[in-house]
Amino acid sequence: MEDSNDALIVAEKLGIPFQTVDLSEQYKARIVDYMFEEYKNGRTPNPDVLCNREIKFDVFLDIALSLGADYVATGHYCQRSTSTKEGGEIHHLLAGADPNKDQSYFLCQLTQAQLAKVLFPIGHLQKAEVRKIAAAQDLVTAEKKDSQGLCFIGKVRLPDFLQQQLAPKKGAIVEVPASFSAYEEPPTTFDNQQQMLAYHSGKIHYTPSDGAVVGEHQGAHYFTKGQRKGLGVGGTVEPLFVIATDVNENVIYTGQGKDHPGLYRRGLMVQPNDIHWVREDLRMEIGETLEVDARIRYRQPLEKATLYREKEGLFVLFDHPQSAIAEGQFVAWHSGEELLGSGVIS
RNA sequence: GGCCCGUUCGUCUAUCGGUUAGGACGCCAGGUUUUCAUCCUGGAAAGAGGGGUUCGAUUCCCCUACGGGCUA
Repeated sequence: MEDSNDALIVAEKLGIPFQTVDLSEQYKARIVDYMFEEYKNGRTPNPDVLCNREIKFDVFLDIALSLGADYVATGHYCQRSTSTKEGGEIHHLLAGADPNKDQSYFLCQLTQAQLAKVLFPIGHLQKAEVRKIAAAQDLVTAEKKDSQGLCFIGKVRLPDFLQQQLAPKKGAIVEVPASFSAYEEPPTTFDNQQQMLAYHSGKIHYTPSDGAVVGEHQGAHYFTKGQRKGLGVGGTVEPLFVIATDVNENVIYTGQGKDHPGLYRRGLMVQPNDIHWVREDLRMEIGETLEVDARIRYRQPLEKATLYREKEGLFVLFDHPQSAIAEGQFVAWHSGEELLGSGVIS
């Protein structure tokens, strides 16, 4: 409400017609329900990526176009460019000019059709410059704090939010020692590529006997890989991090220290139906490989990786092991500044 | 039943008469962050109980309670 009011004031100041639409129903159906479903299954959804794909650049975009708009402009820190290839237009989704605020990751699920109707008027600016311009224009939002948390919802305490639909369920917290046998050095040679990819992207299936019970939790579905806070287990030399959750057995597996081997994997896989190409013209055929830069979380530095398109899906193999690759999050791959595609980590 | 050892923040521990009783993990708050996380800064938080000795006891002595090691 307050945000809407600020928008109204700014629009009036700039002489722009102002109008609001209530999309809370669609948001609930497409985003909130998806969140609960994913958490219930022990996965870690990314609602804001979906919000852009499903709400801002779908439902909202359609409404704007139907009202006669030519484009939808947003304040995302990213850039669009257009080139022609074989007579057709190709839209490129590029990182924002401010490396510290680049938000292309959140738009990694957009399509060519959506990009064709979108403008990012501040993507070429630094955040500080945008604030300066806003102040010079005397806009009420010039000093307004950056928005954070879930879009349209804001900061929430996840466990509290999830308890609306996911009941607490006490279970064991198990600490797996770094010396666990499954962490031994990887084989240096593989019989074939399939075996190599399966090894690096495979998940370790833990059982409580792989470690020691060190505490009790209120529900494995409230936790995600890499998480440190909320376990309530003290007395260790180094902090405990979640290395896996098992929502069927309701067990949380943890390891001590941020360097615990259970936290790291070199590879991951995207199901065939979840492979998304912003650059449809670069779609890979089965058997092909591609060198890219990729990330698995917002604001992470890009890491060198290789894509392998196999019939089981798309494998992403990083040059260096990545910490806390969480199922349900999105992996986005780039070529330099351009975001080429993305997919849900399976 | 006798002999010896141990008992400090929620947890694991440091401090061998004078300390604001220190740290780590956990917890809480703030910061960073349009996801979940991570990360950074700060804060609250302790001497089992009772007697002594001493100018002064967490620290020395005694008793009680609770945990551990040898002895027919």
